[in-house]
Amino acid sequence: MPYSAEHKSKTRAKIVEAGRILFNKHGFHSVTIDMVMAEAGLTRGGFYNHFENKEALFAEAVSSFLMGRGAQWRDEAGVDISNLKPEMVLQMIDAYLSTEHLGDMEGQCPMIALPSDVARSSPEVRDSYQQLLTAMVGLFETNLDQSDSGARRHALSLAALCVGGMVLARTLPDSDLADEVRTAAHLAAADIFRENVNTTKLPN
Amino acid sequence: MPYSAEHKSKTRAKIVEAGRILFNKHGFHSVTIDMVMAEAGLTRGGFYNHFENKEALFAEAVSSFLMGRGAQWRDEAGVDISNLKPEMVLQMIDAYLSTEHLGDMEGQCPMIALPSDVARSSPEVRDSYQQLLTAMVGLFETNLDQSDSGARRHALSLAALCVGGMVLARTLPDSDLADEVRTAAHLAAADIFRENVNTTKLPN
DNA sequence: TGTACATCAGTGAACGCGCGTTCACTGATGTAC
DNA sequence: TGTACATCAGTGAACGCGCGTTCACTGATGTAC
Repeated sequence: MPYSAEHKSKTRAKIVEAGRILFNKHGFHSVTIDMVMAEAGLTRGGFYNHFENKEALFAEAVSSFLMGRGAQWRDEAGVDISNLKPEMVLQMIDAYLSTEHLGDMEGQCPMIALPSDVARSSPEVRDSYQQLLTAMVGLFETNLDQSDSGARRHALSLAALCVGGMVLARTLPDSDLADEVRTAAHLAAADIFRENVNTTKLPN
Repeated sequence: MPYSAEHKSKTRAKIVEAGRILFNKHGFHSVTIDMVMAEAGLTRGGFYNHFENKEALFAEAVSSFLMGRGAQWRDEAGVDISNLKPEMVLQMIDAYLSTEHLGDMEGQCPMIALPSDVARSSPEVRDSYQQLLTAMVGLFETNLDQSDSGARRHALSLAALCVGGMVLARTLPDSDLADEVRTAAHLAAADIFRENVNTTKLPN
């Protein structure tokens, strides 16, 4: 068989990464197959060797975020149940609602960049989006007070605040107002987290 | 001059209303001028008698929400500073985060239906979106405790929770999870409101 | 009151362009001998 | 070791379609006389 075993999967990964960046920046409809393939250093026709259609790439591009920065956040906050780091979760909230994240059009979380694009896409794309939310909520929930039955609901509220605050900030043309929203959501999220953090897991 | 004075403005209003409904349901890119004009009972060519281009209609369609259900909410909650009704604000939060609002693809708030579409549109469209947020925040803020300097920040957080909770619920394919997010955001918003409502304005 | 006229909202065909997708072909690569 | 071959990733031209926008034309309506 010609080409090494991983040659195709590496090319595919390059296409996914190009798609993730371009979709994040320009949205689903404004990105063309040409743009994606050019960004990946390839030409148009080869796209269909790797994906059934444009929406299939979209689904992979969205979920690929979990393998990149998402994994980084997850690692920092601690996936290992035996080694939770609640203070890192607060740092993750800081990072998510930061001015840096707001300005990072390429690296931003797709939940912020693409909500209405995804809402009108295929079930596969929406599943990818849900994977991101589930990861975020799981990360929050694990570090909230499990003895309080409200841990899950607080985790979901935190996610709504993080995503909602950033979606609004991204959309508002008045950057002062955008910062106000972002900051208010940040304070509210920090309040909810501190009131419900599993204090037994906090460092001394 | 042929045609009565308000003939043209009525036709224009029909086009805006058709646009609002169709954009809400299908998003900016999937709606065609043909669809809008047909929905308004007209034919394609006449569109440019009323609007410079498709995006100009988009801007008007988004802001037109304020004149419809938005105005209704505002009236119910009380715009008149001398006659505030904080309990109506809680009812507005209820309505905004309700399962009915989630299912109302035509009548829903454009802040939920179109965030990423708007974020990548013209400044005029983004201004329209900002008008909706400003109205919502103003309505909340007026009814929070003004002696607390945090009234504005709590109002902004409430907006982030309302919009964020609904945007997520709209996007998630698992309707159980969507309801969980919506309910959690609702509880968190109610908490924030109750803790910061201007009690002097509550009815006895 | 009735009629000719001017205006302009509305019509629908046509234009131009771009994009998703297909397809016949190329050529780089690993394998068989 | 070297060579012919088979495979299939990649190429780029072409197809087909749809949509935003334009434009010459129509006809409904209010006005002037």
